[in-house]
Amino acid sequence: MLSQPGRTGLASTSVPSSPATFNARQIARDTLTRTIVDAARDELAEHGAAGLSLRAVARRLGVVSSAVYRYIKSRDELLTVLIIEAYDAIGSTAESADEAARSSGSDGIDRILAVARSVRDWARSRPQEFALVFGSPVPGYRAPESTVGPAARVPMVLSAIVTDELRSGRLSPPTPAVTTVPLTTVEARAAVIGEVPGELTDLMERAIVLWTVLVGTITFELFGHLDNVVTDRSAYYDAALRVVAQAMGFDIGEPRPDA
Amino acid sequence: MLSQPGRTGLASTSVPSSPATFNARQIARDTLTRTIVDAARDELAEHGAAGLSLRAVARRLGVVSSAVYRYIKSRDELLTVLIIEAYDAIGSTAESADEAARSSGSDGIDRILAVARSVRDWARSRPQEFALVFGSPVPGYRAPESTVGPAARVPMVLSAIVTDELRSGRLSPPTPAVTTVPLTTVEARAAVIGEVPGELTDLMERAIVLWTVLVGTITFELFGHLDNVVTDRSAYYDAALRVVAQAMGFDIGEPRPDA
DNA sequence: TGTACATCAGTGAACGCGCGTTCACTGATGTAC
DNA sequence: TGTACATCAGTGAACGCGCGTTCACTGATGTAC
Repeated sequence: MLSQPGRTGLASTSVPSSPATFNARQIARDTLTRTIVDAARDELAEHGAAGLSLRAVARRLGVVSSAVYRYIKSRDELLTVLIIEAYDAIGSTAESADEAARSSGSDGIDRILAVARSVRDWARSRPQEFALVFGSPVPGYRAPESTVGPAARVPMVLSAIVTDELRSGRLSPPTPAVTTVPLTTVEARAAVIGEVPGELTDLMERAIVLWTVLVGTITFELFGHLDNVVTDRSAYYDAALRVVAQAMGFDIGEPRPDA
Repeated sequence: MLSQPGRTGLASTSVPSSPATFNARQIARDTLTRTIVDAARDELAEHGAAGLSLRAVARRLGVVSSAVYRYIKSRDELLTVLIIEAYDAIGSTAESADEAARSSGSDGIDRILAVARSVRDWARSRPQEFALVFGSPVPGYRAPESTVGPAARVPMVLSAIVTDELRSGRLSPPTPAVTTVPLTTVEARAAVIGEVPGELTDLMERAIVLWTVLVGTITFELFGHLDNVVTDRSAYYDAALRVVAQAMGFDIGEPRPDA
């Protein structure tokens, strides 16, 4: 169900003319397509998703506006590429953070905090890209199926952490349960633990709350909803995640005394 | 610090020419300003915040585009009015829901669910208005100070519920605490309980998580991030709020057996 | 009660700007012989 | 190794559209006498 991480499908746009031959024009094509997408990302960073225009991208590259149509079918296609690449960038950031945490012996709450902090850091360094995927949908744009896989990468990392904790018997949510019937799709539960989806009831819903708080808190911070309310955003972010982790049955330890 | 709920400041734009006299032109002005704002809200509902244009509003009213400038200084002013009115609409919905819940004898989790459901219902009926205030900031637009008060209305309702539970001694968050130092502004804490801000440490942070989950879950639902994941959105929404309420020390009771 | 006048709502044209997309073209460049 | 040709990258003009905002105007309407 979930597509592979990594490549964005950019290259697959072009038809390989003769597979074994090496092809200078094709290489130029691919390189320039990349250049255009990178320029578009810069435009996005400066003017936001709603203000992204093909003409501005062309201008930035010192090229006439119609020239970019050699490489990009339409504005919508460009948006799709940017969305997929943003999801993939967030996803691989989170995956690396978790790997680093695991290989330094962390588990449980420490893995969660490592992943969550890496996503927040990414979001703060690229707020418009974060807003592109988690903010208001771009009007008139409908995300295609191909965004589903990349969008699932961070949730999958969180799932893996939950699964590992479950397997080592360290996880049992507080009682009473918030739900006794599953409120999620069988596909979603299967993606977490294929064999025993029944066991996830209640914990699965709590895990989605974790994901919601991770994204929601970053969104609140970036969009100004914590202004005049929260002083130390890094410490608050950790605290917010601890609240939900605790509610999932994680041992959250004692809070750091300093921010 | 927080301004009064209610009036939006629309009328205050106009200078009362002679206070005691009644003034037909002024009445016409106010009425037509309202008509324009209402038409703008309809435009917003159809095309989203980024697509909101004064010319489209004028067209909708069958009037030449320059005519609306008699009533509205600029597109930004119109946006500000719409934002304030959206916050106020959400706020008064939540306040009414809480009043109704209280007067039917509810407390604790039932009040929280009543308020939260009312906000979700509002958001589902007016998704673009919800996105206007909780989605990506409109590019090039900076929200003025006057939005702060209306934006705080729902959080204030939630605060009141927390305060009431605290006063009756029913609330003590799980241990360990997620923070031992306050991560919020003194103003924010004072707005919740003026006299004993120290006592709020840990609970205050958990309360902001409640607000984040309330808004974040609605946002996820409206923006499509629950597609292919959550089946029963109403039941999941309740469950998500129960997770955080439980983490605040509320007695959440048993989950409803049916969705 | 009637009339003159000041106010001001709405018009229409314009300015200067931006957008996505198409299309016939020219000239460089890679490829096949 | 040299040349002819097909490919195709990038140009420039254009189409048709939309936007926010300004400004001189005209004619209706409320007000003051």
